[in-house]
Amino acid sequence: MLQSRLFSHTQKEAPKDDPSVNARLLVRGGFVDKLMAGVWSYMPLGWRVLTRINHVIREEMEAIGGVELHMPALHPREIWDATDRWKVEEMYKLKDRSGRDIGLGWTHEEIITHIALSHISSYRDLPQYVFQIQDKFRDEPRAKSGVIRGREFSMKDLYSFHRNQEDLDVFYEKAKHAYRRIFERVGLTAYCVEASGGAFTKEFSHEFQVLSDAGEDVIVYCSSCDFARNQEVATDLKECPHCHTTLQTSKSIEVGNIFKLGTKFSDILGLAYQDEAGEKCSVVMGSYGIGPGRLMGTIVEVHNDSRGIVWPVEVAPFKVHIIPLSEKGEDRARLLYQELEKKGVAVLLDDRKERTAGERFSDADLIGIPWRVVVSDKTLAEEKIEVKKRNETDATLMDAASFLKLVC
RNA sequence: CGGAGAGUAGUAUACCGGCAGUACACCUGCUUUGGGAGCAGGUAGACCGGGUUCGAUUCCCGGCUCUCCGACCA
Repeated sequence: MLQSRLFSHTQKEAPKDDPSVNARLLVRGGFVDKLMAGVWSYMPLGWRVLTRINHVIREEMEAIGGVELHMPALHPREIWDATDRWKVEEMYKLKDRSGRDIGLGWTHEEIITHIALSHISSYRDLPQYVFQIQDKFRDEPRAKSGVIRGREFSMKDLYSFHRNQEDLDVFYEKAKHAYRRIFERVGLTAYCVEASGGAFTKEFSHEFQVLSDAGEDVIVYCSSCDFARNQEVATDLKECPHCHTTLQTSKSIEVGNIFKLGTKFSDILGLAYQDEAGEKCSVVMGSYGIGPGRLMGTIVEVHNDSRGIVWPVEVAPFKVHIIPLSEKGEDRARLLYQELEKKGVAVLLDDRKERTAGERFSDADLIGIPWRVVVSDKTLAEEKIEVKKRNETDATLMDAASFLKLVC
């Protein structure tokens, strides 16, 4: 893509109305734009990142059998009355022109269970795993920390339907591993943390937490094994119950959570199936969430330096950023740009007119694309291009063919 | 929802009870071209409502918005 087509501009100064690291860098780089507290637009650059994150999530959900669907955000009151959750304060409530009560979706257990009523009736229909990536609306008392805690935010929610608890338990472990892979692929070290199971179960649920001062949670975790627990449910726990190492404490960002719903929703809403013997049984459910927008904010919180964002390759908006520094350089840069596009490499060409080298470099550092290629009279004199990785300080001169081999 | 702070141009800021200034960005021209370059010219601004006052962006009151701390957070 041509940088002149990006729509957004970079900013030298961060707006003072949001001091979090992710907001400062994402706004300055032109990735996002704040409309009101907790409500963000994703500009072309930011949307590309979100799309890449969603791609990783889709792959991993599909790898464990998940099938994507899409549910509405506009919900009739009746469906929430059934579970007595219309009273939940986080739900945005409005009336349509006929005076009917409408809620904006802040989660979809009720909706998916309602849908399942007409599609699941036999043991032959089970198990099922469906997910969506969709915007949720929550009337948070206080939005904060840039894109990390919003009032409208994207969420991947997967719901699983099972014959019995054992089947849920097996899938739950699979989902846990899929989550681990997702966070690893997007460049995050996430602890799988034991947390309150809430009203639905006596068991722990699991949250995926990334250590960061920008987080709102506090976890205790073990530095020698993978034990971790939310401080809310870790009262007086001083040493690891597995290996007796002294536990560490840290603030952290909750980037995902999974929990076993059991038969709570199916019992209330009457979701049952008949088994081989014709016996009616409650469907056992699980629910699995990840916030892709929050993930993006968390990646920025973790991967940045004094110059800007340092995107992990898997979620970077582009893989290569080409910067020409002269007219001749621009001609050569365009050729390289075309070669890379032809090979399917996501590439951004700084085609902006009359920019100084310093300005281009600063913007490149801010935007944080993994590979930076400079084409100038200096490099052309040696028939080379200059290649530098965003997370390294030294640049290398090489010929274009070697670079193509490196990134394709 | 409790407590605190802040609202001046696209962004960051200054001053002031009496013509609102600067930097960056943006536009024009010239120069410059390996780390936000220079010169000249230009476009663009006081959150809303009320009060005090000859006069309010400035002082007072109310509202709205944003941020922070707390509460909340399937």
